[in-house]
Amino acid sequence: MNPCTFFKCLADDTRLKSLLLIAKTEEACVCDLMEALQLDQPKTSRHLAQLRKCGILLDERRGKWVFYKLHPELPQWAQDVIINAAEHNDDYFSAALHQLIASQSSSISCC
Amino acid sequence: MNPCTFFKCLADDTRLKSLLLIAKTEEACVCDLMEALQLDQPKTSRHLAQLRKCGILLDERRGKWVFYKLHPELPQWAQDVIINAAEHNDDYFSAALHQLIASQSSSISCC
DNA sequence: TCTTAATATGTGAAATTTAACATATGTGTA
DNA sequence: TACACATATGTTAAATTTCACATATTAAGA
Repeated sequence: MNPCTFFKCLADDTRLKSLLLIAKTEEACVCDLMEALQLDQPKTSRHLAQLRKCGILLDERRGKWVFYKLHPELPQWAQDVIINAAEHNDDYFSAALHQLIASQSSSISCC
Repeated sequence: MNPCTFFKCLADDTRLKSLLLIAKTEEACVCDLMEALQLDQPKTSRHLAQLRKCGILLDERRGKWVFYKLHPELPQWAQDVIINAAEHNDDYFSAALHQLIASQSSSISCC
């Protein structure tokens, strides 16, 4: 994992927020991330694809839905960067996090 | 320190290597960084200026030279990200680091 | 098999970032 | 004051990234 490539992946609001949300909740599906971040579907999907292609996220299809989680083989130092950022930037994404948690625990959620 | 702004600053080879070199050596002057990274002067200076304007680096003029170090008021989580990256990416910048250390300890160095 | 829902991707325009060259500023010294 | 050296910045073109819309793919269910 080239560190510059890694940081480029974090250097975008959509990708960074998605990543921090996933780090906090273990995993999330595309539809819940769209809802939490108020983004359209292609945009959400494309940024997640970039994180997947770089080896930062791992995807898993379950029926119609695709769930993303941190890639278990992501180098530890990179995982530490993500966890560290997630632990110390509540202001940046706590609104989206609460929305995501609400969606995930709701029976009327998409998945 | 907005985390996305912070990661954007790390998402460029010149800035990231400069930052990791400075993190490893406490401080460095512009001329030694130019030499270590084999970059021209305006490019080096402009990227350092960006890191300074974002609050990541602090500059200090000493005579003709300007030295850069990590900004002491940079949030701890951000310092941890930089230190963590510097500790686990030898392949990425060890050649430049050795060159920098050689310049800094040489009497024929620019400063 | 047809339809619908969820997700992914092709593509060109818009926005942003980086580079390259010239020039300006600040400092020490003759 | 004049000059040389180190560093900073103005400016425009090139490169890269992001967006937006259309369309493709995959899976579940009628």
